[in-house]
Amino acid sequence: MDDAHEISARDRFERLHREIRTRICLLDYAPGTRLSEADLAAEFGVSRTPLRRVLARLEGEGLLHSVQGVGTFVTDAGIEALEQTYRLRLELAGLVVRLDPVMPDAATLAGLEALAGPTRRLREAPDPRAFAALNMEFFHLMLGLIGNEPLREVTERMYFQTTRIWLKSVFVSRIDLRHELQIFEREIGETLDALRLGDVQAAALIQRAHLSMSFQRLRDG
Amino acid sequence: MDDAHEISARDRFERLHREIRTRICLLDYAPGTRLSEADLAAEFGVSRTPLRRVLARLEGEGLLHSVQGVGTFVTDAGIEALEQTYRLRLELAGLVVRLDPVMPDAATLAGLEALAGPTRRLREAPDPRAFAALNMEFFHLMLGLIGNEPLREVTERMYFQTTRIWLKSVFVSRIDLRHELQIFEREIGETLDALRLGDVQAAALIQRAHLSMSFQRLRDG
DNA sequence: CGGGGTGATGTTGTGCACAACATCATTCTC
DNA sequence: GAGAATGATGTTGTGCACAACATCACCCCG
Repeated sequence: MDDAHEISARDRFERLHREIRTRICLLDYAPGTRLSEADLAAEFGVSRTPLRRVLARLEGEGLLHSVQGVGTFVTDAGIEALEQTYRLRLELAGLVVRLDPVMPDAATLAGLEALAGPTRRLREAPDPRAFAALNMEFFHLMLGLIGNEPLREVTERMYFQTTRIWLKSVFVSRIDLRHELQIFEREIGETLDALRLGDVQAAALIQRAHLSMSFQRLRDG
Repeated sequence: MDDAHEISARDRFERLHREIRTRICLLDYAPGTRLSEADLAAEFGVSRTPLRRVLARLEGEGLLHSVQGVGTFVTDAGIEALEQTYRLRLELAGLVVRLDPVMPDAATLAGLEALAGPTRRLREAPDPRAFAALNMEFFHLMLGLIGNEPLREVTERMYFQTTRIWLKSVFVSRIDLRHELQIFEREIGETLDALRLGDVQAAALIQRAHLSMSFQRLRDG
């Protein structure tokens, strides 16, 4: 009971869960990739048993799929399934304002401002993975605007379902990374403008618009 | 490879998952109940290992909560958390029409008609658990109207989160069962009328209205 | 008589060995 | 030479023994 150095089983679980989920979202494990339970367990210094619990959770979240005797694979999504999820995400973004919108605190605004710099710098030396990381950080800051907890959970879930597929198109250069960075930088700026005015509704509308357009570019690209 | 008598590991998992989830929803395992991994494993004739996978999934769905050294408990929800989920459910019900509403097939209509009889009969000898079962069957038939798959998943998830809490109030007689049966019977009838006309929107609106009113009764009761 | 320590007991968490299963290369047969 | 049987290999799934942990009753000490 000295301090936080002691880690419980739950903490270990959360840590592994977040780590692997992040890798999936950042395309370190791209859709279709086969994961090895034994390798992952060895890497994290645990046995297969607790690791399998993490994988089971990720399977429940729709990010993995295990088949006995074959392997566990990162799920993929066709354009039709992707469109369904995108359409739902659009509607969910509209619900943010109807259900307990939250005024951003100073830390959130500071976090958004802190995002602008690295994004601009990234345009000089575009890197898909760094872009993915910034995108994810931006999204998680925006999650703070959602006061309705179930809606927040669902929104996050849908984000992880779709964004990695979208990012795949950026990685494969079907979508121009420089262009996306330019748009992303503008999205951050517009969102900041809205939030500085305390206009959460405007921020939500901006996010909706960018979400819609990003899917259009994915479709056309 | 003879026929369907051979059950795969996945089938076993699905079966256990559905069975336990149903028990939770029907309040065989009421909120706060402690489940014994050993007992459940013994009952289903498997070891703790595959059972724990099922429990992990249910924990991911927000229905269970495990604490090392203490036990795994069926989750409960306060009135505030419940209201948040109900408000989200209301909005989701409104999205059904915006996102791929599906015309009910003959089997669905037949299923709804088949529900009317038992419901009316139940009013003569009210039984909370039988009511819960009919309610669940009704809901699953209505899920068929949702063409957007992610929306269907989320809607189902939110149903399992809230309905069991609502049913708890019926079990404890904080809500009058006879009255609820009367209302439920009317809801089925109204829904059938709308669906026979092919008016999915009307059916969705009816469901929204009843959802809203049921929460009001829970709040006031 | 009160309070803290301490062990018994029961729970979930972990590690490991093996079973079930799928896949692929090899070999045997025709 | 072609195709089917078969074994080797690697994967996830299962069972079991034990560790880690929380709780509570009990006892010892003051």
